[in-house]
Amino acid sequence: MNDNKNYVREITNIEDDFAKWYTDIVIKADLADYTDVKGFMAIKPYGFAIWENIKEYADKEFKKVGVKNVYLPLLIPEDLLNKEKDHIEGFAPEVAWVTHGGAQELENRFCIRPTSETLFSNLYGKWVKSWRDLPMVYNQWCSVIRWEKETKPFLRTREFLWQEGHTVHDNAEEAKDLTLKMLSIYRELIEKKLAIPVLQGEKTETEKFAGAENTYTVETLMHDGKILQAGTSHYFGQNFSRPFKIKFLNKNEEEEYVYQTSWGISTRLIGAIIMAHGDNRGLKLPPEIAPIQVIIVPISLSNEVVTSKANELFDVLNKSFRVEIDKRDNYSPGYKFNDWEMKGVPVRIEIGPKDVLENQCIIVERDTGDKTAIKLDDIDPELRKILNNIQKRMFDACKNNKENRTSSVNSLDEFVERINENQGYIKAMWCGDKECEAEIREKTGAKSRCVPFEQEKISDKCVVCGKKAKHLVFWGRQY
RNA sequence: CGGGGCAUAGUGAAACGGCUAUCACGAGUCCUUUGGGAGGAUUUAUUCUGAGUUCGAAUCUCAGUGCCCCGACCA
Repeated sequence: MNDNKNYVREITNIEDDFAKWYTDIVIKADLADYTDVKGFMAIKPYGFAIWENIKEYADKEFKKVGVKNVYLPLLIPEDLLNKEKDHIEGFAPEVAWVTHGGAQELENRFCIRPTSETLFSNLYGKWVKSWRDLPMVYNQWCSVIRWEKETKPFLRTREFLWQEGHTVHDNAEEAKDLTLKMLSIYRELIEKKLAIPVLQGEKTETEKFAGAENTYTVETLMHDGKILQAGTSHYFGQNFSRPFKIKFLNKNEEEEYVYQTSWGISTRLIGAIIMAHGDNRGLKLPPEIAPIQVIIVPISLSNEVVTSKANELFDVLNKSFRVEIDKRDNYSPGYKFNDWEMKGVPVRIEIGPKDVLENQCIIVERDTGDKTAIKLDDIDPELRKILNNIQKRMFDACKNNKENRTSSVNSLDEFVERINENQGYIKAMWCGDKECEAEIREKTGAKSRCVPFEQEKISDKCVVCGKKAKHLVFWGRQY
């Protein structure tokens, strides 16, 4: 698509300053706004509708595998938070505290949940008695607070919306299976709905969640070559059930500690959509998740034949698509075209006096800019086809980007060279040693993203120390 | 948490210690328009907060607060 460089741009050029481009999109596409409190953003209707679509899909998938929704309190007593040592060490620096009730200072302060492992564990300790009670597969949709220093809308805010699933099981096998099952639901959501290919694998010891036995992750590549963790799923073993004394009587009437998992996705996914798909025209939303899939722009609003035809078209499409009609009379069509492109609406339908005579409308696709005249009688099936194609093309474009920005290296020098070219994923062999991992981080600025499920052997030796390599690891600079 | 920078309308800027704080864009209202960013009329500010210096402060001083960039930490 042409860049139309002559127009006065309202958004920063994506190649000039990606960070600025990103915040421009958030504001100009009307997704969210800043508030008076640093790190706390107001999510506006258009942005929230994206979250609602994600939530609706995920919630349905969760329920298919037996997840039940609950709601737990916002506040966690300090002693509860302190029960699991690794966990508190991981979260302590970014916990917000409630210290007063009205004017009175509280004897025991409360933390505002940064995540609810401890609360769930405490309650599971009460609720679980026998093997007959298990498993308990609970989830809550809520917000959490982490007192971050650097913040950026959707990507890192001090309060964010998410879902956190917490489960208890009577055997390790079942818990491990569920951990991976949830990860695969995340993968399907991100690939099929958000149209972003993922890299899935296991986090290294250094990168795993505070208190977890295993942390699994789905990683996504952004337009600028940086990597964003899009979802995680943890297997806890008995790390929480021991300190929290979550015991049950098994079939042999012996006391046993439960096996636990937790897993989550957040409004960060909206940031992923923006940064994976967006371009110089603005946001680009995959049809499956777009709050508005089709925008109808009638040309010449004073023409009654046109407006009544446009209304008719709206009524037809409204039965099977998320569609809106732009009747603003204080903007020219050209302005509206740019406006809806910036908001990432996948398909625009133009209908004007000429089209009415031909019994047709013009369909414009956001990702390619292609314009096609479609007869009004064929509109429903044609539109369905076009939206499916856009969804597929957007996924393929990201997949190509991922493949082009993944490279294998056999030495640290090569690693540094590649990462400085703004490469996305770097594949390199690793011996499993923490020191080697730390050295890569220090020398390249890249962290291990994960040990991918699909292993391949590009060499026998660790890229740092040259000793026998244990795994192929994907590395990259992260958000 | 270290190092640096900035604070004037919704946004971006201008204004020597001195006249009614100026301009562009945006937004609101009204009229005329509408096939790739329309035109006219009109409206739109406790110059971040508090104190000080001065006949007089957006401008100088001090303190506070907020924001941005660079490192360390992080979903």
